Amino acid sequence: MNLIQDLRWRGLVAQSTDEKALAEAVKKPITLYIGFDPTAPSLHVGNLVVLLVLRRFQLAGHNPIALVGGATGLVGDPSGRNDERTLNSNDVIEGWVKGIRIQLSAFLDFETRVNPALIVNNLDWTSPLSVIEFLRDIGKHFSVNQMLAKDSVAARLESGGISYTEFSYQVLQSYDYLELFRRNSCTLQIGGSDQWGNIVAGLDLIRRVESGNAHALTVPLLTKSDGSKFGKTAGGNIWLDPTMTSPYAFFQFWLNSEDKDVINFLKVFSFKSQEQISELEKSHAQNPGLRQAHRELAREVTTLVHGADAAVRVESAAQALFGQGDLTALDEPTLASALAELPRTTISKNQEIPSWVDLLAATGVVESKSAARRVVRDGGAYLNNERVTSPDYAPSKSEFLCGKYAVLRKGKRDLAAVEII
RNA sequence: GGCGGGUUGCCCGAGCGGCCAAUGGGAGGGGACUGUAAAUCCCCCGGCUUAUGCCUUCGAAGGUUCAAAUCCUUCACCCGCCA
Repeated sequence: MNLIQDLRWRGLVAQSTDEKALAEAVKKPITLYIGFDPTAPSLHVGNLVVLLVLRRFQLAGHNPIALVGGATGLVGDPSGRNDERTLNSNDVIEGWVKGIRIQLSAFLDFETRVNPALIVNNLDWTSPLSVIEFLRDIGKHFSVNQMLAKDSVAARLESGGISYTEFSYQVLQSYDYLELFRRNSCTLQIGGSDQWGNIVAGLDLIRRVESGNAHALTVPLLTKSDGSKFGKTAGGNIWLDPTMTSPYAFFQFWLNSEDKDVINFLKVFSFKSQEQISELEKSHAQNPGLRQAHRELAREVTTLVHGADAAVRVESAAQALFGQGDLTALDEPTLASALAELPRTTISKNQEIPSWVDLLAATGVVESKSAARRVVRDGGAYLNNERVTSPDYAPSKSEFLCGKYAVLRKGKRDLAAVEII
């Protein structure tokens, strides 16, 4: 089975230019790229879909380039949005570029002799360009008629309108592709399916300027079985940055996948073989309650993103704290290391112990004390797995495990820790 | 530049002087049932030292009024048509 077939099996192919030609081309090592615009301080699980495709290509012997959009991020991609982006300052974008660069590098191999990965920033070739050069050398090859016809632009003309800035985005992205075609003989660009228009515009440019032939491949927008957006939860996005989404929360995110999604997620996010995945599918069908597939998924993705140590830590933390009615049975080291993974708050030894409501609010698990009170009133409040019923309830010192820890729980699975120091 | 329409809570969207912290839907939270799943049903959903209490919200700033999301003025932004 070749790479393209495997991608297809994993549901990772939305559109491509001439698939036969592409399948033929990837028989030999090619150079390909994917762009990531800095739209936030960190990448999120949505970006992971495409990023892992890049990794799959590298594992198959191809030369991957990850492009950070230091330039395009300043302009803003209209694709998939129905309103204009607010521009961020150069400093902010620059900071994001740095962070994202580091994140990207964790998924690629730079050491290998044969096909080392490359990270580039499109600001490097865009910023030296003068306006006149841009308009004459690049702009001349674009027809406004065609630009207007792109989905991303057409949709915006329908809804909120579009600025000249964002309208120009496709030209910049096309130029990136041309530049990488020239510099690195890059002949394949991959992106999310909303990137099709931008990528194809690049192919046109390459054909016009260099009479070159290159390929495009897009990956479907990942949705959950109910059609809702993947990767969004109550707390917002699931980020790869451990300070923005803790490894514990990250692991839980995958573990809590819906049954209907889990096999699909394994195909998209894991590097397990088809045989391994169909084994898991079988075991899941036999005993869904065991959630074998969920566990494997959570383990693998957490390991990939946060490392093996973190993955083991957060899984055993969950094991120690979950379900087990009796937390007092845990020994101190186990308890301490499990709690270390949770959102937490500390109180001082001499201080009077605040109420459950105040403690929970202090951990940041709820947005306000009112919200915490509501949880108590609705019966979703727990201290060390015992339900808290009074809104004014304040734990006593004797209730602290090992004399210093308390586990707060909101609802079924939202845990937080309190430590006396 | 002219004329017209718009800006409401996380999102969509009602309200058009008092009964408005503001209808409804979605998202979200809690409970029951379960498997840290889904579906279903019930409850909640601005904040505060929980209060027939106070505070802050309906683009921004002023004004009219006993009383304004609702009326007036100015400003900002968005949309449409015309130039």
